[in-house]
Amino acid sequence: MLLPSTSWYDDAMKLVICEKSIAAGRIANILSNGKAVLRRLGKMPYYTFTKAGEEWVVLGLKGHIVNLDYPPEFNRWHGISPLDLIWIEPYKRITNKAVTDALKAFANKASEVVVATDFDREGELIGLEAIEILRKHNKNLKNIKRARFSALTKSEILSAFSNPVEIDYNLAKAAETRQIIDLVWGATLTRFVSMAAKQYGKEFLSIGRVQSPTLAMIVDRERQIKEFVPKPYWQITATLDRNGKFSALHKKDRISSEEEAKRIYEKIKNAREGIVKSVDKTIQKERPPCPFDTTSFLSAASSLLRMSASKAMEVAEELYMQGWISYPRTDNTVYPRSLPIDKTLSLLANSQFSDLTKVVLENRRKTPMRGKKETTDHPPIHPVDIPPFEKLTPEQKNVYTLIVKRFLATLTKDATSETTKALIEINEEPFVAEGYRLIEPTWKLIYPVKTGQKEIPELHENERVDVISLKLLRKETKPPKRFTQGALISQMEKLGLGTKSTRHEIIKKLYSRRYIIGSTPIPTATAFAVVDTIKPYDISKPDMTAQLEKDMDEIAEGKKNENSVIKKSREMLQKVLKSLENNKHEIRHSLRKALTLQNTIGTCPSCGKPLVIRVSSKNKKRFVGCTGYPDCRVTYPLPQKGVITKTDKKCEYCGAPIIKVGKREICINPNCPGKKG
DNA sequence: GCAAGGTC
Repeated sequence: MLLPSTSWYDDAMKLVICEKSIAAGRIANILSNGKAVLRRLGKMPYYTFTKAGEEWVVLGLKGHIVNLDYPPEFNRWHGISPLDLIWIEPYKRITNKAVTDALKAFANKASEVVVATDFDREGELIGLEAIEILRKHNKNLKNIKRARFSALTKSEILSAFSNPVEIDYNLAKAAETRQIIDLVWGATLTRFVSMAAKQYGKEFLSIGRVQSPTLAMIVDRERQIKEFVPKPYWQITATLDRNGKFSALHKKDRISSEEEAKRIYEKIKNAREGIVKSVDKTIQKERPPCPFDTTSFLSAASSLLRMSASKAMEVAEELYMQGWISYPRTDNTVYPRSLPIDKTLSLLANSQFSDLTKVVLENRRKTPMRGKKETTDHPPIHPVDIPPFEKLTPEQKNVYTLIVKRFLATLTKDATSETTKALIEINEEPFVAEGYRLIEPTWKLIYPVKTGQKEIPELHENERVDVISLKLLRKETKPPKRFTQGALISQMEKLGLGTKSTRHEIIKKLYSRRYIIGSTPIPTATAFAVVDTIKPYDISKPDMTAQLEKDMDEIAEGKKNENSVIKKSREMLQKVLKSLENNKHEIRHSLRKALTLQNTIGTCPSCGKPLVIRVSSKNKKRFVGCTGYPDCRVTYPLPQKGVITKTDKKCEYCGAPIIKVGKREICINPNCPGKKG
């Protein structure tokens, strides 16, 4: 391996291994008192400095270096029974060659290695992965230490490096156990359902410890919506006037009996005026939102920017890589003391956000808002620098602006508002008018919030009001709402499903399996069938993750042996799989039926049989074919990209079905007379 | 072509 022409590393040096480059930079800076120099070894950046006559190298990894996989001979899905696959031992495959090469290059120079990866299960394993690669290239490597810190602050880092500990093999084993169990369950059940449904290649179906309970949540909700029986209820509303129009609602609000509603309405319908019986005003403080952690950020991007979770995360990653926002993967909702809030505010004061920053400076709260979750590894997501706005994509602008607004809002005093509740009698029937007025908007001038409440005119007791109109309205109770992507991510967090770094990817995975469609995910027929298939088993429930967490903790504490945990898990899986195999025919039938339903996009204009989306076995391209094949040979080509959904519409020119590709509606017939001219 | 977890 070629190294720069300097000679500092010819002598023994200390090698520090970090989980990511941002940590490497910060640690190098702290250890060297700001004297560390950034260099490159091939593609890999690293930091170097001299301290007390010793040479140091601080290397940032890129997460895991190896991945668990089955040996290549087990990659064939056919011919290997999922039941046998359970007992095949996975092996570790190197997935990051650049990192491996860098470790190899430093292996022989290192007289001492300090593992300084994140202080958690995965971090311990990542550190061990690096050590195993170093050992492979330097058999004499003995001096290995672990610096354990829970925040990238000067005091934490310095104390961690002056009081190093041993690598916690149990903690790493816990992470490894999770990997094995996830792969063994995921791979075998994924292969089972895919083969049962005869869905191969790009079209495979999948099952996993996190994705399946998440999908089950979506399916359960959809079922509640479908099975929901709306109940009628009645409301009586009044439009009134007293120096301005306003509306009031009969105090009973939802009246379930039509008779009663009519009786009340009959009593008042000819009234010309009402009388104000009481006016109650309350002044309340409204707190600004808490600092952004990953979950609340994705939630806000979903509801305020209508952005998908994975898109929002992707954009945040870009902004972070450019140095404009802090690390976007965090569970922390409390700003650490060390955060230079004033400095950031003065940066923002000289930017296009000067007006908003002024609101903060004039209404600054004593201490910033803080959320319930406090961790010390990363701060909440906040702006760290001002980007050149003209160079940002519209999405980057929106996400950056959202993060700035949230940051500013968390530093601003509570807003003050007044709600008014007026009781008005119309022919002795009580009506309630509610009003809402912002007194001091403070952070509400900065951060976008939805408010449906209206102002009403000033009212006084015993005052008369004119009745403009009275209405008896028949309404119906509404089914529960679908999960938005933001709501889904929050719910996953609540149930302990996935992590801050993976939840958005799990949702993306459900889309690419065609389990869900639409920006607010709607489960497809296949999703229903797959969830029904696994419903009786633990893999469909969040409890499996909870149990796994418990086992991991016990392995980490040395109370449980990893091999016995894995063995037990495999035995459980074997029972599940045997039971599934026993029902294979029914499972195949229900999955095939669902897939056909899902793939049906209309009826054949030639023979009237259903037209379905198929994938060509020759070139793997998707097309529309008639289910009357081989008697009917009608086919249509399809665009190979974009989500296809059916519309139930027929082309007015040729009678072929109209489909939606993305958001565009087109007739599937390329020779349609409507397309000429 | 399988999972979920790190990070780019």
